Amino acid sequence: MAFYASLYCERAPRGCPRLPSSGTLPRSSLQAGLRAGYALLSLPSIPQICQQNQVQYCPPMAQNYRETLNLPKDEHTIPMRANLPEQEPRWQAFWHEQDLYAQLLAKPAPNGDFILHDGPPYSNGNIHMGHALNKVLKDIIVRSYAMRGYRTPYVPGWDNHGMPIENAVSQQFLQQGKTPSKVELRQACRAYAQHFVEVQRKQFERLGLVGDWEHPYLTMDYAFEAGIVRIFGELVKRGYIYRDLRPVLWCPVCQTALAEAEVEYAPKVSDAIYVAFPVVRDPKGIFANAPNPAILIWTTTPWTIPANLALAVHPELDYALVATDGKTWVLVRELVPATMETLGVKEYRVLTTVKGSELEGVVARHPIFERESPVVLADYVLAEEGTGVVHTAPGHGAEDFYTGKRYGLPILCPVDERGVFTEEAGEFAGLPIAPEGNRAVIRRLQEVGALLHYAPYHHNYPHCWRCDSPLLFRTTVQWFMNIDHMGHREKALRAIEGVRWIPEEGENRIKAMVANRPDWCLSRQRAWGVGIPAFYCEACGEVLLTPEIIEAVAQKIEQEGSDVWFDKPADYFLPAGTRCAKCGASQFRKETDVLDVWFDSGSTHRLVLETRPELRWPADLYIEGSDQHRGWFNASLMIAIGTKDAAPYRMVITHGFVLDGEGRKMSKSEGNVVDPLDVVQKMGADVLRLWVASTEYFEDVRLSDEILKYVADAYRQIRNTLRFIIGNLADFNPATDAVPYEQLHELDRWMLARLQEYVRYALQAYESFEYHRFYHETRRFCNVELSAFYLDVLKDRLYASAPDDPARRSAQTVLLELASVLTRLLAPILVHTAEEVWQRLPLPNKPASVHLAEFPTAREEWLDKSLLERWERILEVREVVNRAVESAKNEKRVPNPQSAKVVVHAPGGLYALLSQYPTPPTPDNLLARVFGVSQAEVVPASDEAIQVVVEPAPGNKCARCWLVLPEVGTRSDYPDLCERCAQVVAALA
RNA sequence: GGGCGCGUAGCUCAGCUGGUUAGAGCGCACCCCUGAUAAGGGUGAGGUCAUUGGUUCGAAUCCAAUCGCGCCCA
Repeated sequence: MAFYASLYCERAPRGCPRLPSSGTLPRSSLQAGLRAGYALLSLPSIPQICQQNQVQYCPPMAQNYRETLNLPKDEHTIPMRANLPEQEPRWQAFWHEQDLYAQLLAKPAPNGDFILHDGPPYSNGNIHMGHALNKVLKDIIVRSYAMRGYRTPYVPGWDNHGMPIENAVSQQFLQQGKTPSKVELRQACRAYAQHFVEVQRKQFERLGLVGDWEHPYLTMDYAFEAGIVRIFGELVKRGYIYRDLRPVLWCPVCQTALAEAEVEYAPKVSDAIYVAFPVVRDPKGIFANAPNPAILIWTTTPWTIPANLALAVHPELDYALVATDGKTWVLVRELVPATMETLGVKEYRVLTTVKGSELEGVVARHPIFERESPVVLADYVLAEEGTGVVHTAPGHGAEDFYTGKRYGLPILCPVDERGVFTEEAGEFAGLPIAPEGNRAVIRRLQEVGALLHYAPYHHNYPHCWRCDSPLLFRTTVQWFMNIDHMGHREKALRAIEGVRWIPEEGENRIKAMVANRPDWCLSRQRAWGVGIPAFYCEACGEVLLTPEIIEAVAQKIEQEGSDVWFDKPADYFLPAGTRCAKCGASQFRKETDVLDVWFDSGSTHRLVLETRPELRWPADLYIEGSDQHRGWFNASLMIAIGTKDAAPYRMVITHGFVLDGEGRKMSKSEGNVVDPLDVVQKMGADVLRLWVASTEYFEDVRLSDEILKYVADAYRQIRNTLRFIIGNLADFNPATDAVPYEQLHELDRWMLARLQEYVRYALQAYESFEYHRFYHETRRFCNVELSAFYLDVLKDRLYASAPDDPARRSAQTVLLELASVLTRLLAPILVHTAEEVWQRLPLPNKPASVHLAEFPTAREEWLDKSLLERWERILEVREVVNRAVESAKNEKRVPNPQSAKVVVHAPGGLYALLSQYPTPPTPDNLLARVFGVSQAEVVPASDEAIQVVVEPAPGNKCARCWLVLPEVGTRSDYPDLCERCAQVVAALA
């Protein structure tokens, strides 16, 4: 690298004033030559290259002066290449050593506590981008609140119980050919969950998240499990808990009821059949003139026919009596033509039509069993598919169940937990419902002549999210929380209104969900969870469920873990002498169902916020994905209202989902997944965090390699800006060198004013959680205002002035302020880079870590309005000058801005402004420095339009500062320098 | 199928309660620099504001429908 640099020095074309333009060596060929020579290590000398290209060779002459300049010090600033994948863990170790989290809590917090309650991720598998988005947002919030003077304890947690882990562990046992006991299975689940807590903890910490990672909360902690039982006990005490039959989606493979969230809809091919139910009773005489009447149904689940107990029609729809071939079929009128075509019936006649409500009271006969099937009314019946008559099996469908209840029908569910027909299914007993059951039913229907048509049917059907098996509805006894108990639902709705929802639409969403949600089915027929602490009398089956007994169970669990519930017999928990209240028997068995895991995570606000001394109830903020309106936000609210009559959060933010570059869902099969661990390993956590900050996350966010590339560019530009600033502070000691505000250079005071505007904007963006606004403004500020203007203009003052020249110290004073402000504002996002910069800043009395510092505030006294207005106009002139220089460049009138002089013809008001600035042909010409040219003059314009004339700057190029000035060559002691440089060099000598 | 929401340049985002030729930064193209150098500067080209229809003197902005996408629910 040094070799490369020395070549540049030797070449020194800038050292040749007035290189004839006709002989200018094409830069590209020179560079190519250098590059090629560098690569081959057999390099022609610079004079040779010049000769080959017929260019005048200028011997080196400038390198002597280079040493007299105050160039940015590489060794004093941060490296250009961040090497984040390697460096970030070092900073994390640095924070760990000084226990940054403890210090964060210990520092003064004038604004009081800010409690962000962490929604627990599920402890299985590696983290994915959704986790990363969620946790980084939380981290930015926590850190920014800390820097805004709040005390911000953050306790991360994990959700441990539940079916996914149980399934994974069961699979492992299966592969080993083992059949574990319930306790063995649970112990393996606990170990599995613990393993992934460790895995995810490391992965989260690698993202640079600050928090109490040493002491996270786990829903499988004994104390937590006991707490869950106690909260259940509180609900029992308040009368919320009951038991009832209920149709539930059931997975015959996992042998469990599934929560709504555990169901996935996927395409399936079913057996669709048309079946005729012969009418046996006709109290209203509707079929008086119709021979052999039968009601037609259509279903895609033939196995539910044995459970048929009714036929549902819509009261408002018109039903046709269709005569064909000596029979009469009843179906909805609209579907007659389509159905007849499907059934292959060409000759038919519509005898009459009746309203569905007319048909109530008609009774049909089950086509297979000696059983009646009455016509019932239901408004969910549609005339879109089938026959407009819904085959109703109350044991096998939610709607059917409630219709059955309304009509007082029995709940017949002749299918066991494995999906096999029971004795109640008569001739079908012992058959699995699919495919054997379906086939048997279809065959039987055909034999009895009730089957009119059969065809495969493609549709979306609910499947188990774990094992992908098609689900069925079974009616079983479940535990419930009554959502309407004691005005609970209304209380919840009122509480929602008292919460601040961001974005606001979230309020509608959760309100709709709370308003419409059914009672909470709390039971799960699983092993890996907290057992429902209920007992049943062995003699009479009576339920034993009292707060006192629940507390007794909780105490055992607190000491021994929730395994004890599965390990020990009922009398281990029951006080001696416990007797059944109904029959007086003393033998009990335990409930085998466990609690829904949403009950676990819905309890965290009680079991974490209320138990940790550093936290408090309720939380100030929950922030999770928008799917949690139905999930965690909802479950937490139910338990909070049920036990404390208030919402567990004051504010709820929702973020969107991470989609790919095209706005589609990320999925392994699509190959469009971006893995956070990959990104961290290849680009660094700070780049990933910057991406998070760059997104408008209240909606779905997009991520792709392309997007990451752009974010990495943004990172580099911000980093380079800071690198340049710090490099120029190498010899700056604010204690002795800082310049008071009143004595600052005008341009520097302008910069301070702009900085205050920027700070104000940035703080506002942080306050409203709109980090993308901060990101964009910061990027713009660094690129446009700093890099492209202020820092560029500053170079002459910084490099060429004497080191302690007040003008240079003035610039450095502002540079330090810039770095200090930018670094602190960036700290919550670029946690590692900000620290790297912070450690290099020559700030007096700075905290040991940037993360212990406070945000800057916008200093009104530096916000000089008139200065801002004035410079806004000067910058407009600068744009005109830039365009003029550009076209001069293109017309070969001037090779580059540095060899140019501009004459600005300014109209009246503008002239008055610009002419306040003296424009001597020296380095002191502020307008020339601002315009980026060697010399500049301002003259009154003859008309109202501004005009800029560009010409070659008269004079010679100063070998030190490279400005082309007339005075260069006038001094005999320094014939190649301008007056300013000559003085500086002389002083150094 | 229902509910909620989104759709502005290649990318990320502005565009308030409807009002001059729709903005920014990045990226891209071309040029300059080689004393921020796997950096830096300048100029420029990019948009039928998803589509269609309506309200209005006037709509990216209001209304409706359609398409696409996401979440939730069936």
